[in-house]
Amino acid sequence: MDDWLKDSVEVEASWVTVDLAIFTIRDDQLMVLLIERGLEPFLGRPALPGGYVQKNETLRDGALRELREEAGIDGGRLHLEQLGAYGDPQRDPRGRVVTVAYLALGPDLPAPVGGTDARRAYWAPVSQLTDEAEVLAFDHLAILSDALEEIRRKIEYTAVATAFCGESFTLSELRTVYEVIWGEDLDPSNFRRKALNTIGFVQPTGERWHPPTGRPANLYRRGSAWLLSPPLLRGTGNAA
Amino acid sequence: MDDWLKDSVEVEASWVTVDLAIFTIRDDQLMVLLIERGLEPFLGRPALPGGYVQKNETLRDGALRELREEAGIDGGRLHLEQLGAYGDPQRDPRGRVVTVAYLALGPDLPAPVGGTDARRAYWAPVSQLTDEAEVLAFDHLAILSDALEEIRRKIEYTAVATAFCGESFTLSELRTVYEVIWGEDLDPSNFRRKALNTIGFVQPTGERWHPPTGRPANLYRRGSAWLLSPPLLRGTGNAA
DNA sequence: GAGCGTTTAAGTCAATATGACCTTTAGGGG
DNA sequence: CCCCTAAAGGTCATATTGACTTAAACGCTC
Repeated sequence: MDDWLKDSVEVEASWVTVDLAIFTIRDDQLMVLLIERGLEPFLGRPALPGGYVQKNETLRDGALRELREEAGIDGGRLHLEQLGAYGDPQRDPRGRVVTVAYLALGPDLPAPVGGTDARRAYWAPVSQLTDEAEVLAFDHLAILSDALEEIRRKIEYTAVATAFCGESFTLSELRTVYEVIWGEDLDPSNFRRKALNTIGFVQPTGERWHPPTGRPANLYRRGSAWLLSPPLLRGTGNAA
Repeated sequence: MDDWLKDSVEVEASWVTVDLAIFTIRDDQLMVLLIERGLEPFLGRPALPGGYVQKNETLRDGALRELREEAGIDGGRLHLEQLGAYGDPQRDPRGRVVTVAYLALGPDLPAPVGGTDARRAYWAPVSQLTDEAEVLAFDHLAILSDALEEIRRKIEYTAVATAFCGESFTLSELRTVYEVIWGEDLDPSNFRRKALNTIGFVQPTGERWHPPTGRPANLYRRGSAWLLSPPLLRGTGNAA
């Protein structure tokens, strides 16, 4: 960490953090996990959980650690993928902090608890955030928007929607995931046909689940395919 | 940059770089721009162009600057998007260096010239790299693989393929982009039908281009739509 | 300027997928 | 047993696809 800097006086070291956009579905609503900041800057303001990447961990490991420390969630059960890096020089008043945002999706998760530098952690319905433009700390609203867009697009052509369900699930459950995320109703019958015709998307477990009332539903688990072909295209623009 | 570190001795500052995976199509081949490193580590080895993010620039600005400095390319003419962050602690022998990879796509670009810490810059056919596993510096082969996958997927449902064409182009040109990137032939007639039926994908300029021999072709420019609906699904799995 | 090769443009058609419905099945509870 | 409910499984007109064929518009050559 020495000679390669000589001709480049404008370079300086940065702090690298990870931030997590953790989503789940609760009461037919898409929820994101927020913390109330317990430290300056933005003390008391809502923010995405996150923290500094440590010396000898990968970015992903850092994300998993923060998941555990700040949200009390075991990362093994949920889907975690990188969203991108956010490095505007003005994004953090303390100086140059580049954050790597991660997207985490899981089935109805336990009520979170606060962590080290979070006063408390809670699930916030996504619909309100974007409408009311609640003042999230840093550029976390932008990260959240990007995360949402990514999810909406990605459930079309990958099996990532299954990450919101438990180990096994009914097709109605899976359909509800799509409905909640896209904010539109889908025809149950047509959804079933598409889901079952998309090879490797879901796999019957052989077991059934008995709803409070009505005919029992077959249970499925995620199939072997990650990329869906054909994809489940949303709404009107699905003429392909 | 002070108090927030106290309880976290494992944190250290990092260097942040940007690396560029710049693609173009030349002679019906997908090419990526590589440099021969002029500095240690990996001196003399091929690598993606890139460099340190400077004090007061955004990540994107850093990418644009490196594009200019290392490859002699004006970023205004090409498509630039972030691919993701790579931060394995072992990825750089000098220490903790987190790099943010950018994907750049452009029409047949001028022969590049070497820059500051690049001995020379050249276009390398992508097909050879992956086959022969030429020893790229750092984790640049992984970045390149991710970039390729991203392109192959993204031309399905966005208009990004037009970034490989000039301001105006024929449908044959556009089809060739898909053929080169996917490595499979497409039916010209069906491709035309799909491209023209996908609203906002391409827009006729009214002008025509006269090939060396054969019927003149209509010229098109990019339409207003970025997301394609319906998408142009590749190959066999397009039953949606 | 008729014929030829070549490339773009446009049309045909059977097979398939889609979207909007409707019907049947399998429970639970009164 | 009958009714209510949710899942599962049709039906059918319409739209899209993939594989092919046909027509149009050039430059060239003779």
